[in-house]
Amino acid sequence: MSRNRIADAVERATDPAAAAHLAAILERLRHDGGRVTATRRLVIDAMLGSHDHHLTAADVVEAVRRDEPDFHPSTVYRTLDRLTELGVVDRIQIGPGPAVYHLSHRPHRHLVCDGCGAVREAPPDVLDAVATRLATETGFALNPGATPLHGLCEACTI
Amino acid sequence: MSRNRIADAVERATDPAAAAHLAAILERLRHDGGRVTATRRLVIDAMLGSHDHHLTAADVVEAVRRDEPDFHPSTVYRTLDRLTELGVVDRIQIGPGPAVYHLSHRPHRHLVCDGCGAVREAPPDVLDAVATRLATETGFALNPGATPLHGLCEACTI
DNA sequence: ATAATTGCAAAGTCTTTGCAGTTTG
DNA sequence: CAAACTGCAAAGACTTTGCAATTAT
Repeated sequence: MSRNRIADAVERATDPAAAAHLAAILERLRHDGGRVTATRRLVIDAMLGSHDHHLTAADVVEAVRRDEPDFHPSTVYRTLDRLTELGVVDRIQIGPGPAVYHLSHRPHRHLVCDGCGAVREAPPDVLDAVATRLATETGFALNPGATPLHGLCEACTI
Repeated sequence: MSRNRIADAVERATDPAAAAHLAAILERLRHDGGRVTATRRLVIDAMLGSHDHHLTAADVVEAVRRDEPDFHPSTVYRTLDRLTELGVVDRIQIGPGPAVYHLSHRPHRHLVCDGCGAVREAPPDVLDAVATRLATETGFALNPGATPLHGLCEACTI
């Protein structure tokens, strides 16, 4: 894998804020004994640069392959697992079919349209009252970030 | 498939309330142009009789095979799809791994423990306020029944 | 009779795993 | 250098599909 091509790719696709974020994630990874490889930079970069930040493993593979044609699905799963363990990526299962991954830096909830499959974001506090009620009434500790909200988006309701 | 053995099995496993419920489901199925087969009775009966009413397809296969050893996984998927279309069964994806199915007669919400995998029931109204807020603020029509709530049960929080 | 359902086998989708070679710290 | 990571191939888990034989209405 050519170093220059990777470096170029990361340069090209990364705006300043995202670059700072990428640096923070890599630091966390290194601190945990992980290695910072060109491939991992590309994976994180794909997630930082994606339009909606909610990508399937296949989406990531496709994005990374634009720069690194030999990039393999098994690597994406291993990398995303690692990043999920570190807490910098969240994995959610929005239904049958592939899981979606997103960076966890900006807290938000997920609205999943079961009509068209779209995933939108909701304010981070929508489930706060529910969490409180469940905790007191049933002892269940709700994890709002792991709870995608299912329903129909405005377009699919009509 | 022996008629007598099936009839016996249904008799044996079905209490009066469940029997009434089974009858209602079968009537709905017939009304929709479906056929009432011994196999389908056993599938519904397995769901009526299960301890927590939250079964994976494999659970149903296992239960039905006690009475009908030739029962096939493909049949369970086709049957559960049909019943889900009819609205008498709900399918929820609680994470990676198999979907769980349950009869939809008694409305309730699901608490999924991401620690031990247990699925508990919650009061049907826990998400009502969230639904109202999302509808007015974002136009998103929440479907509470399709929204399993993730977190940790009391035992796994300790 | 005829349309629906079933068993079976095969394939499809998504994900994980084992291993040998390569790269990072 | 040692430990971590990668590509690759193979397998694993869950679900769907095509088809000929059977069954319900």
